[in-house]
Amino acid sequence: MHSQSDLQDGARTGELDAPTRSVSITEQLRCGILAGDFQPGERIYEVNLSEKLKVSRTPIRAALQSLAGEGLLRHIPNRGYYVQEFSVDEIVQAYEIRATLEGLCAKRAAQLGLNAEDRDIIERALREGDLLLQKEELSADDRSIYGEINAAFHSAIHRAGQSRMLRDMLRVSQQVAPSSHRNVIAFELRDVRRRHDDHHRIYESILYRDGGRAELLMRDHVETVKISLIRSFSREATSPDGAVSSRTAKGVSSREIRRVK
Amino acid sequence: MHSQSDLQDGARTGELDAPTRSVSITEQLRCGILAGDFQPGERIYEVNLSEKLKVSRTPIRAALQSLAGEGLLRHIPNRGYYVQEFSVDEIVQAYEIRATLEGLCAKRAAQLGLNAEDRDIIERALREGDLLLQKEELSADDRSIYGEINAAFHSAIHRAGQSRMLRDMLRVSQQVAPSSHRNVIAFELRDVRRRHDDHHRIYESILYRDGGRAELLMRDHVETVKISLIRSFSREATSPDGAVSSRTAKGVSSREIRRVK
DNA sequence: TCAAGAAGGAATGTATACATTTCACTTAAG
DNA sequence: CTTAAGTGAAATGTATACATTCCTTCTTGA
Repeated sequence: MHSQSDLQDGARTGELDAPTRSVSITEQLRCGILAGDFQPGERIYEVNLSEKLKVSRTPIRAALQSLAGEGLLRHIPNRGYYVQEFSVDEIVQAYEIRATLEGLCAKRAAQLGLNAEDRDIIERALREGDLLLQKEELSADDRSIYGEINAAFHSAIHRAGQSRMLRDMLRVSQQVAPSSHRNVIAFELRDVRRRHDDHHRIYESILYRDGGRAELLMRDHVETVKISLIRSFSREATSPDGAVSSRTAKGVSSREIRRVK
Repeated sequence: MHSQSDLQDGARTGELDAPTRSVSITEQLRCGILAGDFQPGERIYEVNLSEKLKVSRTPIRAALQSLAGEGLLRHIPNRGYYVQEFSVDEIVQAYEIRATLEGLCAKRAAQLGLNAEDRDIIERALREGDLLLQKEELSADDRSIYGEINAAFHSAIHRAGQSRMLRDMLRVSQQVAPSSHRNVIAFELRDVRRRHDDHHRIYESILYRDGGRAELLMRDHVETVKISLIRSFSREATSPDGAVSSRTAKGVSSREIRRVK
């Protein structure tokens, strides 16, 4: 994908095209937070960041305010910004919300129909997933790749829903700290296979323009992820040496008490 | 000019306790936008506002960024802030989204149960609504009052859902410019009665802890508002002299072309 | 020893000056 | 007359200085 149609500036700097420092830093920080560069509940100091990123506090503040609006940060008026913490319960809630919204989005996609581009993307995601999941076992890389495939499938349907508000909310519901994508790819193979099969059926129902079925299937699909997540949490609680995502465990478990306020 | 030393914040305006100018102005502007003080699509100039509100551009910018995050304003990097426009289709979408979210919220409320306070509020809303809707006809004041009653009912359930993310999203879905509350109270009496009866049944299902029924009823309840809204829009399109909400008509009709872009 | 209060530093909130971009208008060329 | 480029004002983006708040720590008194 080449740079868009017209850009006069940005090419000069040689870096990625950023309209302003504020949005550039916003994107940078969002990636960092979602990647887990910051601890949940960690305070973010403006001066600290401004020195590290070599810009003044003004664009830093703008970025922090934006991210607070997205729910990634928490702002307390005279006390600064903190990385939003999510309790186990809140993560489960986020999945419930996402399930209903994804269901609605799939329904709309079915009613509105898919354009050629999204159809291609989805079919490719389905084919590549079929291929990948033939393996007896999945390596960490394989899981990461399937994570991309999964994201591509859902993103295409998000686009197909053709609703700005819906897309914004879906984004927020998926931005629940370091737990979101990293966890989804850490489940048992038969669960992954089952969910990939869900994708097939969802796509089918959308093709047939069956909005009701698409909604039902999609909602249940995401609810299934929620259930798996709960299972994984309870496993983690019983056997604390789980090789999977010690970082995630640290992020969400038993931090409710240490809340800022 | 050392105006900061001369007067402390709030002393001059005598307003309620505001932690900072930024949040005070944010609330002020939000009210103004929802009240229709600004035209949809209207550009908002920082200097203009800063002169009018007698503060520097800094807190103004902070407020505008916050409101953009809430979806009330639209920000284009070097081109300023604009009051978000909502096409008829987008307003309908917002109601679809709200319907699913309210449904989920009602389900959670049923599962979690109501506390005494919210139960009281809801029962009072039901009683007062019963009383008000016995009238043969509703005056503008009556409709405004029922708007309050309706808001109280839904707010209580929003609280009962006990989910920060859900509440945030419900707020966003209801902030679709001047169209939201003003319209709801402008429908035919029998529709209002029907929807008030919905409230009774929803409350009942929540009391019985029937989450599935609560969700179904609540979702359909809001969908009904959506349908009424669509009806009112098409009436408006055919007979342009509708006494009801000329302001609303101006806000949403045939402005899709004049998008900022 | 403990508690309450004062003082200091450090962080955020605000104001303002400066830099950059945008947009409209003018002007000149075709 | 139309179109294109250039110029200027005005608006937004950024940097920085100052004001206010908060928090820690030290002191002082009981």
